[in-house]
Amino acid sequence: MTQEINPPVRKQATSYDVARLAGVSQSAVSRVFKSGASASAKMRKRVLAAATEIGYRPNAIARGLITQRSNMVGVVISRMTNLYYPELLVQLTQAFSERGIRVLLFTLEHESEINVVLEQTLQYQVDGIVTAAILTPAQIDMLSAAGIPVVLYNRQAKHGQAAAVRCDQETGEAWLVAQLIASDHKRFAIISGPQDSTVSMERTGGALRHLSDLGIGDVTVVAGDYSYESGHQGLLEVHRRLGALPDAIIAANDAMAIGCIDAARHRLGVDVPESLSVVGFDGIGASRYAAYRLTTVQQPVARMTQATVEMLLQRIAQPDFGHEQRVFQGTPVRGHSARLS
Amino acid sequence: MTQEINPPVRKQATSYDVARLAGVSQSAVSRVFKSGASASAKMRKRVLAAATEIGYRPNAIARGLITQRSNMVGVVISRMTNLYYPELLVQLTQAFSERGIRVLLFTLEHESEINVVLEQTLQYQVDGIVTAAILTPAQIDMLSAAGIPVVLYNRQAKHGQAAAVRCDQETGEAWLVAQLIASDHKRFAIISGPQDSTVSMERTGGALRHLSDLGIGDVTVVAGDYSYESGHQGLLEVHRRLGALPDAIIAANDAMAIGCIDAARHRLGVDVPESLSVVGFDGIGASRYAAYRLTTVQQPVARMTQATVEMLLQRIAQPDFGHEQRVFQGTPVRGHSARLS
DNA sequence: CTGAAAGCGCTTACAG
DNA sequence: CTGAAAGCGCTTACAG
Repeated sequence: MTQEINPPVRKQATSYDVARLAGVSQSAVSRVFKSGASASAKMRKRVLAAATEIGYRPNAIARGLITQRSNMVGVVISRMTNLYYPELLVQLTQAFSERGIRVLLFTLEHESEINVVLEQTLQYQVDGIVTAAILTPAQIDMLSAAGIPVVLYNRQAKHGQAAAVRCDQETGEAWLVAQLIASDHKRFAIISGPQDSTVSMERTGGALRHLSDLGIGDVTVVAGDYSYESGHQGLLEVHRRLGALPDAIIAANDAMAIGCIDAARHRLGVDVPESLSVVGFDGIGASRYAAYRLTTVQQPVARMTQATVEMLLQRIAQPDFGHEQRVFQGTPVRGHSARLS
Repeated sequence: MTQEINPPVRKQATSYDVARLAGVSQSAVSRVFKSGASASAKMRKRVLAAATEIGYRPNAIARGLITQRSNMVGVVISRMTNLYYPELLVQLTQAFSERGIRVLLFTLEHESEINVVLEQTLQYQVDGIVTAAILTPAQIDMLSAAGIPVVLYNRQAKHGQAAAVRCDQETGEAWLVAQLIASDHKRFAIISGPQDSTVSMERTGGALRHLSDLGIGDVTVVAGDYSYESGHQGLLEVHRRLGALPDAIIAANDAMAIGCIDAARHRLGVDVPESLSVVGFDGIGASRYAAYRLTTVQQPVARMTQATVEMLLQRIAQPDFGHEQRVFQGTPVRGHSARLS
């Protein structure tokens, strides 16, 4: 056996090459590779044979240029979001893929970097955009002027000026608060997410509002950043500030709730849920670990991504579709991290 | 204030529109928007003013068609991989983005679906491919024939026929095994990953080989699927088969190791690490949770993604660069889930 | 430095 | 059903 030598870099075959080999016109080749087009069986056969022979693959970029439809959508997501919802990106991509749409991915270290990214998506002629980052009214106007439909994922545009799919964070928190109050919890602390997270604001704000509605106005709030470590630190901070632990901690996400539980058990030697209740939000994988069994609200990620894809495709087909908001309710998970009666 | 009405969908401005407005030729506009091109300051100023006025954005798709360089790379990743290494995709995308390259994302439910996906990447004229899924020799030949460089991430091509970046799974396992044996562990069981995972094969095979080298030939192996649940089930299965627990469990990844620990503690009432040692592999976030503090080997994901990006860009610039293999050593993490002396 | 022109690889009216 | 031709929005020799 001799060592195989790599063939030299070949140029990709074009429809002209196929046409020449098959002895037909280039337009005929184009038609054979277009789904609903008219071509006789004989023609089709000859063209396909020639195409296979020289390994022809239609150039999607050239097609996009002439049809004014790239069949690509831009997906904008922050590092954090992929970290805590890794299913989101995969499910979005799968769902688009099943409909012949490719995903051009843009990741953000911080949501505020989105301006540059938006320009880039437009240069690449995406047919639409899904963003799991907040858009300013100016940015929404810009996309609207460019005629690019957008769907916000778990974000809200001012005055509902953009289509959005989201989870009802506030109702989720209301459920958590109601459970805790019904089970006789009196003193509460909250560990919030990052300052620039609208989701955290909705959750924290919702929890505070519902606590207040139920007669509890004095709530300690410490700032976290969604990470396990910040949940851990957050509990210690609450402990320092109060000189004692409250009855319940409401963390703005599961990762911080888990950090809290570990800090209570392994740092302060406090039993969860006997002496301290901890609740989270999200329903991430680790929330189901036997060590935690978190009391939380699970986001219906699968349904939300499905809705996102549908809404975006609808708007690509029909740009004046309007700014529908689809709000999903999370699933309450009773769990074992809170002392519920 | 009157209700603002969305402007009608406008067509994007082209370089011809800018040229007309600025009173220059279309080629001049093109040159102004190309980095190293010659244009007088006066021309540049006039063109940029006109461009700004009508909101001109160069069409990257058209540019790609003429330059034969799309500035897009295909990234192929399985659901599992993004689930356990969510940083990978984000870091890859960031690193490419810093170099002006966009990522066209393709996700796989199972690695075997890759054939279709490869065709799609080629239709979209990607300049190169990063794949965290195994490629057959035929697939590698196909890409090579198409002149598309590829870098395998944590996968190996037969006979090193493709450039690859990977973590030395075997040496990592050797360290884990050596630690356990040195600390007097005698009876071992292994929980493997999915059958089709080459990474799992390398880890499990490596562990078995090193155990055997150190005189331990009788090792129970049960099959998992990388999930927490399968680690949990795996331990119970080992317990059933042996009628008792071994001294140590070697899990093919951290998620399963964590499942094991929880099964031991919360299901069998067995102390980890006092009565049972459990080791994993990966160094995922949860491996550092205070409840687990896993003994594991951490993959240097950041360095690996950096290397992947560099290698791919090198091969895009110089297609005959050769099939370099870059093998990184994981970082041993002593942790507290194994009884080490 | 600047402009006219060709061409990247397709799709799609328009005739025949 | 089929082919010749125009054109999508760019880049880039080639003259001037």
